[in-house]
Amino acid sequence: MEPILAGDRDVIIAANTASGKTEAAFLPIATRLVEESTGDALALYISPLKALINDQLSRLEPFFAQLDLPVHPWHGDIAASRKKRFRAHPRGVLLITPESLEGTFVSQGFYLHSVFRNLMFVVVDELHSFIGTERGRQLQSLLHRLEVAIKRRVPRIALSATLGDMGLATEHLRPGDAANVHLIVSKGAGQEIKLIVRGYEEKRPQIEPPEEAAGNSSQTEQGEAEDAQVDSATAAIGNDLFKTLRGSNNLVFANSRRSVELYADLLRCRCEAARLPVEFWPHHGSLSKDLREHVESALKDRNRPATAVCTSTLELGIDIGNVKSVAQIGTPYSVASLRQRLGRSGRRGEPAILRVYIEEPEITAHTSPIDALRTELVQAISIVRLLLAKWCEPPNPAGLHLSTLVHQILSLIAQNGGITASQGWKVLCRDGPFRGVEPDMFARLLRGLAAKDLVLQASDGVLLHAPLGEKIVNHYSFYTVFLTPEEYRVVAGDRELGTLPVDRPLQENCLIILGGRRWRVVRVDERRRVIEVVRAAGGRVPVFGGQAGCLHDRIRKEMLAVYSDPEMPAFLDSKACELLLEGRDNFHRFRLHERSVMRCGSDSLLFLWAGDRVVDTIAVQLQALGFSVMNQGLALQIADIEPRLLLRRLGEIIAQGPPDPVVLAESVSNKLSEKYDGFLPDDLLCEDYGCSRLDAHGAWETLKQALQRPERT
DNA sequence: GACCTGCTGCGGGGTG
Repeated sequence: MEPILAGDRDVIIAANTASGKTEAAFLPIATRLVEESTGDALALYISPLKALINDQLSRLEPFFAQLDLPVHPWHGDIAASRKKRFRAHPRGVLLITPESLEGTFVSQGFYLHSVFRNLMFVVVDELHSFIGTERGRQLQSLLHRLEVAIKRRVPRIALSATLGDMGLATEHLRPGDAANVHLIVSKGAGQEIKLIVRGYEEKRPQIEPPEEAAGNSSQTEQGEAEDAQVDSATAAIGNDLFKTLRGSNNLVFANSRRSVELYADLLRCRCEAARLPVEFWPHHGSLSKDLREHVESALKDRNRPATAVCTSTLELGIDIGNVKSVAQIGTPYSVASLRQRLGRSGRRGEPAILRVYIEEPEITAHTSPIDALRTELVQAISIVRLLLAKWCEPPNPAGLHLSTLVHQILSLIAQNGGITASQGWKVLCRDGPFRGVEPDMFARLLRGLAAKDLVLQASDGVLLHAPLGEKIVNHYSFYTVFLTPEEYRVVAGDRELGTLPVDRPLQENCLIILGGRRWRVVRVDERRRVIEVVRAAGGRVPVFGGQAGCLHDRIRKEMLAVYSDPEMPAFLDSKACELLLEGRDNFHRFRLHERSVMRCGSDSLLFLWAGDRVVDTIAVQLQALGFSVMNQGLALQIADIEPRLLLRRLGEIIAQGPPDPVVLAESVSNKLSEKYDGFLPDDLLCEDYGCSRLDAHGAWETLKQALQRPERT
């Protein structure tokens, strides 16, 4: 409490979920608010989730009511009348999202000083979820602009899970003065963990059904045959989940929305076949708020058991009551995420339980070397080993975030009714969070924005919105800095089920599974972007779209260690042991312990044992030289070249020294990935892409190491 | 070869 009571410094409190971080921050804050003689003291609480604001409101409101201080929730679902009440008399605690705070800057710019003049503290919840992201950079900028507006520094109190490098967290909270951030990290003894990794092998039918028949079955009543689309390993995992989890509360993390729907449907069918009430429900970001809240309340209800099959929606801190165990289907992609998921299990004093289910394909004469290495299982084992070693990915702090800088320039103009170029640079870059941007780059950016009709310069030098800039800022979609795909709404009668991406619209009469139920599409309204469905007996799981992930260097290095290590991890079941032995045998049979390149038909496979940023960079280097490259994750497949020749070409690449990331970026065709990237001039887009997506130095070091294990035949 | 997050101001019409 002391560092917060002092009221003169920034503090980070790092501890696991449900360990009392909120109370640790708000008890001393309440003391200081009550002591303030004007009675109008204000604290600002910022949350990445609306659901978290609703949770915190129910905990904080009764407490602050005893002190005669109001608590105001503020996000997109809060009534305008309630927001007006706060604006009329800003005091107490304001619970808000970064986007709604952005909205206040844009629409109340001139009154910002009067709204926040009595601000005493800023609390940032789930700080780790902001670090290294566009949204995190936006929040840093808003907090800095807030201090500029009220002309004084306000202590920042951040709440965080104990993840990765705490040095990055202090730098994020107070850029430029991280050394003076007071760090409080929980040394909790750590819970006992019960852990098993289970292996499954898919048995393919001897005769593959013709593709056409498989494609048509979704549009005919033949889709009714239960489990028709499920392979033997999936069915076996479903059976084991049903037997193990039935009767208690659990979370089942599947890696994709598609697989969530698949398992939720499978488990519901099992319940119905056994004439039991359904206790397994799907939960992911494409389901409507209504369906998701139903699952959340089923988890909190102590009178009947409920298990949610979910994506990372249930990973962050919203309150879902006690959960007995956590299951993970398929390999996780990061240690940080697995750790968060594990943290969701285990009642007070009881061990946390984690079961990992891994499916591997049957090996035949046609199996690719990558599959023969059992990579899913080995990746899962590596991530579990790193979890047990208490390692965790640091977020990637590199990146200019120019898309978000474009956004903040437009927002700053709206707030002040216009700014000069030098004011803008000082507020956002010299003193604000965009420190990598020098005056020259800022000027190039402004000229680019003028060329795209976003800003214009008045005769007195003041920057204003140009017509397109004006239009963008005045629409509510401006407040978010992250990009979201356009989607169709899926509706059954007057019930909203969820959404599906626009690039894969469904045809009429096709059968789908959504929300753990089966539906037939009766109408697709292209104009209103609505898909109408009715209940059906059959269905198949839709494709939701989405982006590829990014595996950290350390995980691929650990995979190499798992292949080389003769020891069998204690946490594997017998099938997983068998599959790991097979993977290790093939690793040695391919002689990957002593070489980096192997032949695969007329192609070569290049094994780099490095993270995705490095592998992607090397793929770009090879493509720039005219090679046809396919990224297989664990290896790059380079078409029509034999290993010896490839090694010679790689030697030439190394001899040229570390590549220039900006030059490499020029050869990448689609670099638009962030919301306002489309407004950047080409040279700046390449600089941004080169430093955030590519790792030129890492690529050079990795290639040098790879060539120390040459092909010897 | 994956996931997640967020959103204003207004006019029209009904209710107390």
